[in-house]
Amino acid sequence: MKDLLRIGELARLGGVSVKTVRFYDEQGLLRPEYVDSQTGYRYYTIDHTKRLAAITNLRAADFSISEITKLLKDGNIPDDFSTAISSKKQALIDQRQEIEKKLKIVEALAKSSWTEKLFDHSTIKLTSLKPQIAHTVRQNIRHLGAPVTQLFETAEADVAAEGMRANAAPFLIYHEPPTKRKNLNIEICIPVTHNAQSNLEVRNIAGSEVACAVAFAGGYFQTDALFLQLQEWIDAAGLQSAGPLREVYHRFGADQDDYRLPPRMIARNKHEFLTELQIPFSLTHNNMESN
Amino acid sequence: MKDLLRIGELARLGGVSVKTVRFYDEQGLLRPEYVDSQTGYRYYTIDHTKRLAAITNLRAADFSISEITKLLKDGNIPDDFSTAISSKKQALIDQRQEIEKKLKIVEALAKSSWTEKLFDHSTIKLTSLKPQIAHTVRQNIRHLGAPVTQLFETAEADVAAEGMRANAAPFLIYHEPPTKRKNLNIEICIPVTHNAQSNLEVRNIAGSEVACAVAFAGGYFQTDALFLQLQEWIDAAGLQSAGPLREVYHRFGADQDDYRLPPRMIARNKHEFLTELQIPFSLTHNNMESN
DNA sequence: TTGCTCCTCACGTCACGTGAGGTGGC
DNA sequence: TTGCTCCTCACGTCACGTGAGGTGGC
Repeated sequence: MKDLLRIGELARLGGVSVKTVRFYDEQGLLRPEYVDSQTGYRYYTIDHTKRLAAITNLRAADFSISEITKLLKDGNIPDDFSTAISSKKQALIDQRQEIEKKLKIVEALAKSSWTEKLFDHSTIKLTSLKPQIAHTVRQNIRHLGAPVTQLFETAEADVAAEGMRANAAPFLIYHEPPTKRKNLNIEICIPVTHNAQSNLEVRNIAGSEVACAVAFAGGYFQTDALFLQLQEWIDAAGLQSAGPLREVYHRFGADQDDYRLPPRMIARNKHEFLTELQIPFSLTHNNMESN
Repeated sequence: MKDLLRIGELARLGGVSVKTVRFYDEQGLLRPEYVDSQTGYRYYTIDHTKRLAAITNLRAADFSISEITKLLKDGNIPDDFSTAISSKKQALIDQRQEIEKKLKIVEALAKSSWTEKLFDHSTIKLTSLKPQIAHTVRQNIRHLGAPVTQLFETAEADVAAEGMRANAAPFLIYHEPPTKRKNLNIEICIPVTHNAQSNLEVRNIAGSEVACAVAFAGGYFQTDALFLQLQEWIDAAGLQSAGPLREVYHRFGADQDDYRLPPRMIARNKHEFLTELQIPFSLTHNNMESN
């Protein structure tokens, strides 16, 4: 006696919907034993429940349909199964990390006394910075102003000479709190495109999460107060600041045309300056995570 | 002097792509200050960076476009903002829970000595059971077999009389390990549709994660060995069993026609029996999670 | 003038769910 | 015969990314 199951019975045994079983057929993952050419009805054997279970197990472990198709192709365990498993595990750990990042941000948003800064007419922005390559010069300077300008002038000229200017804003890293204003250790950074041939001194700047004071217009006299506010906000939001402060110059006074800067970076006067402040923060905090 | 930004500049300042800014325009979230009717070029003010920052902050906290549209509608903080925040936080915690479930399953799959059971011709299936309502009768019985059949007969008849039979397989809960086979405390369960009017004794059976031995055909003499294997697998996979074993009767011998069972549940002989074994397991284990 | 920016379609993503409209099977 | 099951389209999901093919701006 042949004991074939109809699609609804198979679906019920497998704990999935009929639509899902049809979809797996369409994808070639789970072909019926027999299809009635008159009615189009799909018929399955009881052994199909095992194949379906293999599929749902892999789906429950977050494998995609195309991954499962590859894994189940020749009916036995492929050599790279354990590779697939461990990279899937890593992908899930990464996803969890992403969610924990979002949770941190939700919690930061929840601090209602600061909500308007993040939300209403937001002046504070949380974002992830990608790692980038930059030509940097680190130095002790007596005070802000002219010495910084001087360093940038030289550095821009050097980068321009090599034709390596990346299409991104230059910035300044304060390796000591800028509120000191005197005897500072700073690093000026000009993003560059990668070029192995060049002798220009270049370093990798790691990516990170940062809290930013969104670009403000006008002179630099405002930065101290803004940095303080930003730091205050970070503390109140329950985040841990991690790493030196940065000042990003989206639009600034450039003295010479031959830096070949894109025009949008060039301010003709102080009122056109456009500056952003950033403080890196970390997502890992007090409680340890395993794995 | 009007200082309008083009879309690319705004995008760069906001740390998003040009496509994203266009998308937010299309969604009505971030309308340009001015659109050139000749060229279609969008122009923005610097203040648009703040609105954009508000949007990216909310996106970073996993709010959807439509949620953000509502939250930002009237330009100030809506009353239900903190409600929105806390339900979003809960949603993220739930998502994390889902991912941790998947991680557990990946780790179970990784136990290669057992892989073929989950994967190759899978006889073991991991799945989530939804909570359900069932008419149940719990009793001490001397031994399996006739007393169980008797209880089911009565219960099926009672459920049929009330017209409450749900379209799902009946099952047996072993409140003690079935391997004892004598003096057992069991509960028979007939899934029912909800009906507040009826006097039929009914209870909620909580949902849970279960490991299943996929439906096997034939007599019940096989169950002991299968339960042992399943339990052994659960241990090897590093899962914690949690809760009493279950035996689900997808197809079984029903003596009377007036139970009004769907025909697919009825076996005409022992070889048509179709039975599934389930052991609940828990996802929370040794290491504690905060929140 | 060249190259960069900007424009508007149109389509793809992922694993199904949700109908619509119709037929088969007991 | 009724009601349940099954069938095949066709479309929606979510927040964009990826071209194609063409034009504007310095």
